[in-house]
Amino acid sequence: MAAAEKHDVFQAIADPTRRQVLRLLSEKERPISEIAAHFPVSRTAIAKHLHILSEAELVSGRKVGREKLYRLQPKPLQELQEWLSYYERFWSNKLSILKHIVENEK
Amino acid sequence: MAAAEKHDVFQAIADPTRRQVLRLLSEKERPISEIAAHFPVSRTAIAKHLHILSEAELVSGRKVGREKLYRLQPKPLQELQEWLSYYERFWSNKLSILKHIVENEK
DNA sequence: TTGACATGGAACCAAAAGGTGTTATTTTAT
DNA sequence: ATAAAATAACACCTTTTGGTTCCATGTCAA
Repeated sequence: MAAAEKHDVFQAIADPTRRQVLRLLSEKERPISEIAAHFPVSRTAIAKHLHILSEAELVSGRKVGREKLYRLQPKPLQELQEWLSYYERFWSNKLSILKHIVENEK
Repeated sequence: MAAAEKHDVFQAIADPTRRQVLRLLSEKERPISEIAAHFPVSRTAIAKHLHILSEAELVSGRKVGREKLYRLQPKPLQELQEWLSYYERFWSNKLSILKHIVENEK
């Protein structure tokens, strides 16, 4: 699995399991086993997903005793929002949609 | 390459080349060769990217003569925005951030 | 009608993704 | 001191990704 280059936010959220992991961590900090219990796959598989999320800096983990508690780190999602904001003009405002059509047809 | 299941928006935007293709198409309709000219990869590679974007319904193509013109189809990006809107509470409002911290610590 | 242009599609390839199971390592509780 | 719990770290496997090259098909223009 270990990627040559670090994963970014776009890659991190591409996988449905990882999106669900983010949801779980948005509620509260959780250890890896507790997360894995929500999925039909092995704990090892979830550990790898957490590693990818961690590379994208979407989660951080702190060790407490023998557990490692993972926590959501939402900042990188703002990058996604910025990327998306460019495209908002295509639906958020009827006038800008019309403008775009006129641009294309001329 | 043809995937077993259709690609969704999240997978479609995971690749930087595909994101750049979307940008190009956001300016105007373009034929495949014109798109490919912007990238260091082959036209065939771009054709595959367009196929994936097409599965995610982020682009549509219409044939005009011997050309096929691709156009941005922004609707699926709204699904992404909805997904993202859930996480906005983690940064958009200082009060809700504090609330979240308090929730976690109690 | 015969090239030249534009796209489509098959066959192939290396590497990455996503998964498994097994074996350490660390830490807590008895 | 030792067993159980939680996680880390391998080694391995299969499918998907992202790319290539080569060949086929359709279309326009001379």
